[in-house]
Amino acid sequence: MNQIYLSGVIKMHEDMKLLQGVPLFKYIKDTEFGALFACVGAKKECYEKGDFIFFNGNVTSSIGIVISGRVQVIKEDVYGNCAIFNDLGPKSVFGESFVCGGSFTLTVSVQAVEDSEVLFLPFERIMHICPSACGFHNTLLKNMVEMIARKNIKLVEKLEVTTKHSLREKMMTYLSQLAQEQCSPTVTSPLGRVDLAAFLGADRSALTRELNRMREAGLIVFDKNTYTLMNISFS
Amino acid sequence: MNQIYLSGVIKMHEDMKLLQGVPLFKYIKDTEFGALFACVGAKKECYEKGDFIFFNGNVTSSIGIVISGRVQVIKEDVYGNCAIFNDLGPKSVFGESFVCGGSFTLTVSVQAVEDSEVLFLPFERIMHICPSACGFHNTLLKNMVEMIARKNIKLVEKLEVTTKHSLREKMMTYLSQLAQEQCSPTVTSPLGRVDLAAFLGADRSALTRELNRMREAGLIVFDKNTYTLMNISFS
DNA sequence: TGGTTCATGATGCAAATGCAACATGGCCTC
DNA sequence: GAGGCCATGTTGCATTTGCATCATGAACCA
Repeated sequence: MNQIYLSGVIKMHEDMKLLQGVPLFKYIKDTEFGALFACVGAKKECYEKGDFIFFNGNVTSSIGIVISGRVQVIKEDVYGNCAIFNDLGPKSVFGESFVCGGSFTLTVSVQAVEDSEVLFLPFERIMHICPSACGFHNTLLKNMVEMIARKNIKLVEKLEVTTKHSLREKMMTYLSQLAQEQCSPTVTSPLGRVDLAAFLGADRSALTRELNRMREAGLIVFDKNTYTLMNISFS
Repeated sequence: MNQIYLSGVIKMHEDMKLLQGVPLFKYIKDTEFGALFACVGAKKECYEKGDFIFFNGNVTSSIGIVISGRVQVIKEDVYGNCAIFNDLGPKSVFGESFVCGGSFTLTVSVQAVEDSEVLFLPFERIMHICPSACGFHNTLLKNMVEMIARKNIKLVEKLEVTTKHSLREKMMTYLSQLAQEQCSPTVTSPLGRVDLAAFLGADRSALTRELNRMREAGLIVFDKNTYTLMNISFS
């Protein structure tokens, strides 16, 4: 079931509050939201768990904003192996690299891993058409720069994990990053074993095995998806 | 030896033509360059092969632009293993993710792999201080969005390589990407064996061994850093 | 010319890892 | 409650890979 935000007659209701928390809309005033959506238009769509929101090879000129649920940016290769590049919850934005980079053909897929609602914003119009006259135009651009830049740093962090030579190092690097983010040696990963393996670029059973070895070696303790690093201190 | 571009008295000489070819300065008119540099200031520095331009943990509010030479974005871990995240030639920009993302502390290092000249631009002033009044301000922002977005796509491409489960798949994915870029099944990598291994996140000797196996298997032929994919056709 | 440094290639070996197959247990539906 | 689906854990095995080591050859410098 789709819900169209008609130009000029924006119905955002409960979504409004959530959108205000999206970094992309920082400093955009309530009153400007109306003009914004009138300017570019927006469309909300619902997806069921497992649905593909974007598919590798698709063309898009809209960015997606997760309203509720959870989506993953993935890529399947010819052998059916699936790599997870990103795992996104509410208020996250996806697809912006392709729209803003001017290459509208997606090289990845985006899949709902829970029932999800997604708001689509034809951002191409902001990047390439909309006259700078709109008051919020410049603010949006600035926010977009900051957002993509942060995502960039995240991608480099992930690269740091996947370029490690051993599964143990990958896991330790991943956990260290989580520990820094969560400011605690005990961290909870949003990913289960299957997804974690796909995220690290490793075999699931090999991962389980290595986790046990790391526990035996006294490096970590863990239960389900909660891990505690034993070798670092937070003073 | 450093050369300062004094505000209002910009001496760009031969560098001017090169800067015009930098995507970040697309649509910036010759006449605006003067105002641009007066507005933010700029500094050129020279580095010798092996010098560190940025070091992991440094703080910077300037982006770097490679004028000549070649630099690499790397990260060394506690064991001395070095991962190469990016390999940049003239007209490339680096450090922009940290400056634009608002987290000025670098989590990577940047090293000159050849004698190099780098122009530093205090981009923070453009992002966070400079009033939008400057005519080129908005253009710069737009260009920056596009540039970071493209870099983002590149990073995801690299992730696609490093998340593969086997060295053979990594190499095939890497070569396929080069083939697409260069529109030819025969490609030349800018990286030698040592750097290629660091880029793929693998052991150098293991890489050489696997390359030989791939040749024996008829997947590729290669000589030095030029490789030909045997299984794809360009119609 | 001789010596040094460095990238590259080769190889033995132990350890890590992918892969396949099977068991278990939770959760959901009918 | 029965059955099915799916995430997770376990294990054996063959392969891959990292790592250490040595040899070779090119580039560079004294």
